[in-house]
Amino acid sequence: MGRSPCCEKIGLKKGPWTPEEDQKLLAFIEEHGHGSWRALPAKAGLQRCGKSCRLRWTNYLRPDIKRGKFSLQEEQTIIQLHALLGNRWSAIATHLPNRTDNEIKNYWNTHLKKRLAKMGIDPVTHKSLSGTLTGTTNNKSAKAAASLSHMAQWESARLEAEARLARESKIRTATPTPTALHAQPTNVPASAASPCLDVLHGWQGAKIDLESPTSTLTFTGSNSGMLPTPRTNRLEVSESNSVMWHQRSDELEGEENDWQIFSKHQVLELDSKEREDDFIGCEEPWFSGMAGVGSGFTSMLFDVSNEHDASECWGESNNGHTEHSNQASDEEDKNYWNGVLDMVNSELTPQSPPLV
DNA sequence: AATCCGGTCAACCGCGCATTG
DNA sequence: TCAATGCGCGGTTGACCGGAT
Repeated sequence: MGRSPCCEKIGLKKGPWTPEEDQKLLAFIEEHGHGSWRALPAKAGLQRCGKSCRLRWTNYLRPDIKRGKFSLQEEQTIIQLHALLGNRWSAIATHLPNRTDNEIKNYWNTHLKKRLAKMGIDPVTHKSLSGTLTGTTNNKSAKAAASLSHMAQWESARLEAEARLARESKIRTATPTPTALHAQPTNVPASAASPCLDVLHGWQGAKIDLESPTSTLTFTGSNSGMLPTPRTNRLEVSESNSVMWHQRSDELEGEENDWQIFSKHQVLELDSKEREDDFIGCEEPWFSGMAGVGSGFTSMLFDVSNEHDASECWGESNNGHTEHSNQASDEEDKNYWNGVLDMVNSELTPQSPPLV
């Protein structure tokens, strides 16, 4: 089936937007909302296709867009989330408030990717090209990697839930209900709010049965009906405000098949103050910038995967890649993430401005 | 001063998914 | 059930800019 063009291309303008066009688009959306993108250009008096209008709005004109240099914590978040999610820029963007997926993608391709490659880290796999950081011969590190893999699956499932909630919110927007208090209208970018918080609030009131092939989300609440039988891994949000990650024992060799129970506060990064305290004590400028680092899943990542204080790990001397690689292989409880961050840190000197 | 070259980023393109009729 | 439609995502392009030669 041939795909019909998104709009009649003949006579439509392409290329850079003029200030006049921007003004027209901005004025129209402010007054009417975007509604149907396809119909918008005609209504707004623009000789553009709807797709072009949508892109211009979401990537440039949207009032909540944060422009300018990426902060250190934003960079860290991008690196970590990219390692988990790959090139899922929109998913990554939900963890970086007011940044667009396009901006993040560009920044990754022009800055971070090259920087990681320069440091000897494969920007695709996020593993050291020499393999020393991955600790593949290190059982504990392998377990950490396995945990991360499962958490990535969880994140994928969560993103599916976000998408579903966003769709549901379209319906609920007309008749808001208490359980949809945090559902975002579709014309509000997901990045405009705290995504994890909103999503989990939404989850509390809605039974969501995700059909992820590897992970499922279930909700034990008054609204939950038939719960699916867990096939592999499972995340459960209970009425007692606990989030339980159920990991299959056969996928994590040697681990007990038990529930890892995180308080909802952990998951919702409401414990960020504690992390800030961890970093505030560090005098290294780079680390002080890490106060409050991470967002949403990234935050949980640190809480769960780090077996000791992250600042202790990151605050160690940085004398180059080799030493860090050796450290990573020598210390059993240093996981891959600390290794990556360590190496990033080693690229920085107190004299040089942090990154870029 | 002119040209070259690499970096940056806004914008486009094509595809996939969800929805609709 | 299936084709048509709309939207969003990720990859890519190309214009622009600043520094180097």
